[in-house]
Amino acid sequence: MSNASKSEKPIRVLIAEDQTMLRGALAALLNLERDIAVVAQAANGREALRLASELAPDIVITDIEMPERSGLELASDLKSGNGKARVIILTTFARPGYLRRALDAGAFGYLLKERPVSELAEAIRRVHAGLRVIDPTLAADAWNAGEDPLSDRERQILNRAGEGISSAEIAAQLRLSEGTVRNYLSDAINKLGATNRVDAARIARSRGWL
Amino acid sequence: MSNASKSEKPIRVLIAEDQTMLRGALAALLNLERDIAVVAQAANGREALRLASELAPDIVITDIEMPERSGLELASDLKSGNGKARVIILTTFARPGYLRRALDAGAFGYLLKERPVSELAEAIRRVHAGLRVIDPTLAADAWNAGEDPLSDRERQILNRAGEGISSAEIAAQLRLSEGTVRNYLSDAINKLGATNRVDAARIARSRGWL
DNA sequence: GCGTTTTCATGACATTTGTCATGAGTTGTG
DNA sequence: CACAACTCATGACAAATGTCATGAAAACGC
Repeated sequence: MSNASKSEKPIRVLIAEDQTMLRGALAALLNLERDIAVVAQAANGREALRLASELAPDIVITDIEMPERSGLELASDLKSGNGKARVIILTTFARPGYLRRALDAGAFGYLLKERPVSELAEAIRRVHAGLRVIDPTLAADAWNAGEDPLSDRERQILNRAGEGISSAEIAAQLRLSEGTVRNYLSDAINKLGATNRVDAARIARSRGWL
Repeated sequence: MSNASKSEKPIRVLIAEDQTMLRGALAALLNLERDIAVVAQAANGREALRLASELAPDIVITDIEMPERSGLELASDLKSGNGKARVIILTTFARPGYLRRALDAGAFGYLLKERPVSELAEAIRRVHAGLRVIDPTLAADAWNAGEDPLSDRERQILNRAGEGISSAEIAAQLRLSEGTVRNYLSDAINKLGATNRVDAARIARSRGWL
């Protein structure tokens, strides 16, 4: 047995990322690091959760926008579960709202795909050592961008409106009156300083509020 | 010294991809292949064109959606230039319109980021050997999806409308009357079987026509 | 040069969207 | 409990959007 005094066991990592090529490439490169071992890969959030509870990795690297279950949901799931895995979010999007939600969901790291792989390896080591790692570009932005002013209903409705669904359709889907839907949209447009529903949806998305 | 008789010169590859992490990871992995050498990397189309004419690579791997100059434009540029580089498009999007435009622009390969890295290496070898490589998922789709029914003007207007810009604004930008803009949009909505401008933009984008 | 397509325009009309005032029931927090 | 925030609704009006008919000029292919 003998637990070596210096702790030579590699950091066990799980990667959740829906894009196969990136997922495979990251796994291959991280495995070249002597102190890191990629123990599993998942192409969606649900799969990742299953594998995480089965394999109990130290670190879970996850994208945000994935099918089945988003990376933010995954982070929540893992926090409320009984595993010890710490989550590092790895995403394309420098959206303040995403960062904030990631931290709320208990993530320990937030890194952009704009950075080189070496930084990912470094982030893994830091987070494993108990530190938090936030992309410097975002750390500043996040606060001056302000809170998400939208209510749940507004988000729900704005999301559909942004895809070109008519007020009448949205009302039917959510079992509301059409006037109500228009009212929510009017509020949302106002809160976001937009000129119409599509503009509002665009703005909300760009901040990571949808 | 000694140039071995069996032709041991590696295939010289340039990678154009705006996402740093993927770009770096691909370069690292491809460089592990004995017969492939990544001679340069670019983060946008303009940069890629410059490096290509300077270094004369055998193969250019390029993403489509990039700043400065898209991968499709890059392919065109390279075709009309005097280099010998063959282009392989590497993209997230399984959009028939993109494939068609890629082939029109003289691309030799069209591969999705949904595939493993090994297939990319294989595609490089095949294209270098003079073959064309089209992702099988798409080869079928491309034809039954039909032609882009939109005129240039319609595309131009629909694109703006899809971002939430009002008819009046679009008219001002393009120096048209507002009625004209609405007419174009009405036509586009009709051609695409959409219910409104936003829906139309969504459909056109999903097919790679915008 | 003739037909087709594209471009651009007007006007008129129906529909959808956005705004505002107003009010009632629910939920949550201090 | 009071206050605030959220939810849902109506009605009325203004503005933007979508449809249709119609026509004229330019560009393109054959």
